Parts: sequence; structure tokens; C-alpha cells
Amino acid sequence: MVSINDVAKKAGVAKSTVSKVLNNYSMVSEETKRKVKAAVEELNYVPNSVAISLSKRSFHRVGLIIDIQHNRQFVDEIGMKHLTGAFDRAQVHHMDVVTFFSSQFRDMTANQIREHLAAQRINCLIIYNMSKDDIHLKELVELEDFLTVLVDSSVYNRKTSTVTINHYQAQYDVASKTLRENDITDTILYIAGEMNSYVSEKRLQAMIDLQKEQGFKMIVEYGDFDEFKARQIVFQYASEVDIIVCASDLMAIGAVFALRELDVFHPVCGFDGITLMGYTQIAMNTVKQDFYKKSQLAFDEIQRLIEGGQGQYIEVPYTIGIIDYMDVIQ
Amino acid sequence: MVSINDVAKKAGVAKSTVSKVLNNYSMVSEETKRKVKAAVEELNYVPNSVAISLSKRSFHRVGLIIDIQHNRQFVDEIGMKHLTGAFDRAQVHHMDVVTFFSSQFRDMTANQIREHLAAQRINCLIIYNMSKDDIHLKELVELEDFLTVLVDSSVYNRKTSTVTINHYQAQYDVASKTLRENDITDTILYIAGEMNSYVSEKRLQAMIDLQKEQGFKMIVEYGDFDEFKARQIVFQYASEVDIIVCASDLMAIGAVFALRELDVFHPVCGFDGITLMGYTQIAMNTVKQDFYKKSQLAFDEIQRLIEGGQGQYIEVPYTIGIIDYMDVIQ
DNA sequence: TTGTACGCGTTATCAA
DNA sequence: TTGATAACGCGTACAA
Repeated sequence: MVSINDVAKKAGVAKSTVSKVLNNYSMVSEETKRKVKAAVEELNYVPNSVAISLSKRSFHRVGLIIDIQHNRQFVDEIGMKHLTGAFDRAQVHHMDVVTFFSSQFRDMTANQIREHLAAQRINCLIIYNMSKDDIHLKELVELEDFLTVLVDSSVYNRKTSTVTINHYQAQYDVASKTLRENDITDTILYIAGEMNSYVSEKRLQAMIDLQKEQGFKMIVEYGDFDEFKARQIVFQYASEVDIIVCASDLMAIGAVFALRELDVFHPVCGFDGITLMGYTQIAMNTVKQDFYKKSQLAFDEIQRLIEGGQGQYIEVPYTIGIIDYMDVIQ
Repeated sequence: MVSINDVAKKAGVAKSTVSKVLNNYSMVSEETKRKVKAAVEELNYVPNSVAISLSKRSFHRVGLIIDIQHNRQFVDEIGMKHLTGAFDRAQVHHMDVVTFFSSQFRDMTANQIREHLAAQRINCLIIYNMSKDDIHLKELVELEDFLTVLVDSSVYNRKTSTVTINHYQAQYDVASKTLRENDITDTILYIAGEMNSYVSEKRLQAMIDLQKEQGFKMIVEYGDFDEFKARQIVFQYASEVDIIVCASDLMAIGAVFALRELDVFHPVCGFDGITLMGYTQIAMNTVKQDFYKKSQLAFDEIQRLIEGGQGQYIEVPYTIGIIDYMDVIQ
């Protein structure tokens, strides 16, 4: 490979001078600049980011922590959109990115995670869908050793921002819209997400408040964002309820398919606005959010934190509606 | 962060001794081993992989090159399975992994790509679905500067292996099975993949040979693996054909939905066995392959090449069948 | 069996 | 404005 020494030799200057040209130092003559740049061009020289990150104190490598359970079979389009959104911005900002699964860290203490990340010279973190069960990850965020952006969480401090939609309001909106559109709203089955997930908690709270306002009967069951569990919950309660509100589209799909097998109809609404919904050709209300953009925004927020900004809470917009096949294919 | 010096100090030995213990050198006393290991435990020491890769010649970092077009809306479950499969094995082998999109390299020459990768100290490559349009990527493979595994391609040389299913045989099998199961097989519409894709070429050849054997009429159109294009091709030819064979499931789904809108029925078959198919509840024959396992295997093959193995052509199994919703959810 | 010194590619600090 | 030299954290010949 071509190193800074090769460039220096070709340009007839010292390697420290090459470094100065490359990093836009002011105290360097136009003549040397020209020579160095010519040599760089000719040799296809690309600075070694590994060496830079070892040497430079201010070099930033971003760790992406996603929570994909690839043992489950389902389509994980959300994870992919998170990744591509972040990778895209990383390229623009010329930053290195390393991907992790949160499952890797489940058996580690906060300090162990910290050293593990530091050992890869990672100093920035984007954590997607951090659960309260990830206690050590949460601890890590509170240590404030890394510049962190949480996606769909709610913690923030000096060095930590959160990028999220308003899960409370969104759940409230999609549920109340679905109620308005239907006559019999006597009993509602709410299939919540995971017991210890930040977003699940907020969505559940919205349902509880809605119930207080409108005074319907509500059965709450945790589906753990698992399509199969949602399916089984529906088999259990289908006869007693009028409307089913789900905390995720995947569970909503599981619910609708279960209802079809039982040959009964109840209105169902979902949450997330995943593409998959378009293919099922189920017309249900859901909360549409752009995971790709949200992840891009999270990366830009990392950039802001690097530049010295304080951690903050950022709310991104969502819309309520039906996902149609035609929306999905173009 | 904790460095090897901290461990050495704590254990009361030289840092080179620590290094020897960590890398399982034989010439070291049980006593020092014990001391070093105790210090490592206590300090949560994790070796800095960035420094290792800079220093050690034999350290291996693997670049993953995937070809996701995230501008298109469709669900990209295949890409995600490729990534998770590779990440999984990387963890087992304690190797660093860096992800790239092939689109990043479209405007670069082979030499530029080489320097770009070398600058990140990458010496191994897994390239997914390399197209013939990626001429510079292909050139790069031929330079043999990297240990490379191609997934679903056909090139191989001393330093390059290919992991793939038998695309020719699979296309032949799924098409002839679909023909057998239906009476009217007068005219077939074959919606091929991309003009310059290795796999598309092989799949098309299978159809041409099948046509010679069975003597039906065949219309061939390129759908570029694009669901929307497949849809439009079907609108154009639906009235003239009896059976539609597609080179991908996504195009097959596009075809079926188009037929539904036209309110006509023709048998359709697909290729890949994606989970998405289960949600559409379309009962069609397709080629089922395990992208997750294939990617794991590709990573293990990298390991074999590292250990000095020669590049080879590896065929993995596939099955023909229908993807059912129940298969998909558990 | 253990410790010393150098190299990997880069940036940062000084002296020239 | 430039160039020599010391870090960064690690592995590894080679010397002790």
C-alpha cells in the first residue's frame, strides 16, 4: 500500500509536511501544496484511517448498536434502514463506522463494554431501541464516556441526545382515529410491546389515558413485538373484544392473520409503517415513520455533539395512515 | 482506556511478556501467566484491535461489499441476512469487519478501490452479488491483492472462492416443476434479472435449454430485479402468455399483483425464497435458499483462505417449494 | 524465561 | 515555512 512516506519522497518534502497539507494547515506555501497534491493524485494515496485513529486524539469512530434477533425469522427491514441511514451519513462525514449487536453485550458489565469499545478506538455511539433490560448499556450511557445518540429512547444528558418520534402522541392518534372510524368500541385488546422497553411504556400510557377519557373496557397483553405471540393472544381473546390495537405492525399482521383463520373480523391498527404491510394488502391505520431519515439525523446529531453541542431531545414527525401496496413499490 | 502497559505494570512484568501470554506463546512460566491473567481480569483489559491491525502483518480485517439500493423502497431482507451471517462468524473468529456499499466504488478505478481498502487495513473481501457492471470490482478480484469470497458469482482463482447455489439447475427445476403442474404451457413469459448479472445469465440459459427440450414459445424481458418493472412487463404481455417465470421473488410478487389487477390468472413462479413471500399469501413455487447460512459459509471460507487454502467453487443446496405464512412466523 | 528496541502510518510538538 | 522526532498501542526479533 501507498503510505505518507511514499508521497513525501515523491513530492520531495518531509512526511510531516505532507500531513500538514492534507489537514489544511495554514502555514504552508502554495508551491509545496501543489507538489504534495500532485504526488497524492499520482499515487492514489489514501490516508490510513487505522493509523490516524491510533495517532490522532480527535479522530472519531462511531459504533452502531442494533438489536436484531436474527434467530427469529421475521423480516428486519427496520434494522436495515437504520444501518443504511447511518452508513450514508458516515461516508459524507468521512467517519469510520463499526456495527455491533446489542446481544453481544448482554453478558458484559458497563466497564467491560466500555473497554471493549475503547479497544476499537470507538468514542461515539448510536444505540437503536435500547431496552431497559440492557441495564449495563444504560449504565454506560450514564458514564458519559462516549458521545451518544439514542434512537427511540428517552434518556439524554450532557453527552447524550435522543432522536425519536412522540410515541405517546402517535399511539394516542392512531388508536383514537381507529376508534372514531368504527361503531362498536366496547372492548379493546391492546397488544403492548415489551415490558421493559421505553417506547412500549409510552405507548401503553397513551392507551391508558385514552381509556380514561373514553371509558371503554381494555384488555392489555404483552406481545413482546413478536408476531407469533400476538397471534396466540388473538386466538385467546378474539371472541371478547371489538377492536385490536397493536404496538407494532408485525404484531398487527399476526393479529389480522389470526382473525382470518378464526373467520371473524375486528378492526386492527398497528405502529411503525413498515413496507411489509403493503404486501399483506391489509388496510389498517398505522403510524408511519421514516427509519432511514431518523438514523441519518442521529448521525448528524453525533456530528453536532462532536462539535461541542449539548445533548438534547429531538422529536421527528410521523403521520397516521394506511400503507398501500402502491406506496411501497414506487 | 486500559493499555498493555497498565497490565504490565499491575502484573509486574514487561509489556512484551503480557503480549506473549495473550497470544499463547509456549515459553512462559505458569506463575507469570497467572499474574498477567489476574491483571487482565481486574482491569477489564481488551487489546486494541486498531493498534494490532496496524502493527501485525497477519491481522485480518474483512470488508463486506453489499449492493443495496436504498433509494428503492423495497424490503431488503437478503442484504440484512448477508450482514448478520457475516457479523456472526466475525465474532466467533475475532475478526474486524467493515461494511461497504458497492455504489461507493462505482466511480473508482480498481487501483483506487485497492488503496481505499488498504488504507483501512482491509485484506479480505466478501462481495455479494457482484455484477458484471462492476468492472473495476471485477478487475480488483483479478489483481489477487485480497483474499476474496464472492457470494452468488462464478469467478474464482488462487485467492478467490465463490459460494453459490447452482443457479442454472435451480431455475431449471423450479420452472419445469411449474410447467408439469399446469396443463396449458403454450407460451411462457420469462422475466429475467439484470442484463449483466452472473446469476441472471445462468438462470436465463436454463430457460433457453428448457425451451429447446420442451418446445414452448418463450418471451424474454429483463426486469432488472425491479418489482415495478416486472409489473409493467406483465401489463404488456399478460394476454399473450400462459405461464410467467420470474428470476426473483420480488418480481414474481410484482407480476402476481399486476395479474390480480388485470383480473386474469396465470401460474407464476419465483426465485430466492424470501420471507416476504409468506406475507403475500401467494402460493407459488420458488427456489428456497438460506442467505444467512450462505454468508456464514462465505466467512468461514475466508478463514480457510487465510490458512493458506486455494480458492474454490462451493455449491450450497437449495430446495424447491412454496413459502407459507406458517413457515415464516415460526 | 524475560526484557529491550524497533516498526506499523499518522499526527503533534518543537527547533531550525 | 519546513523538517526531525516523539508519541499512539501493539507485536516481534533479538539480546540478556
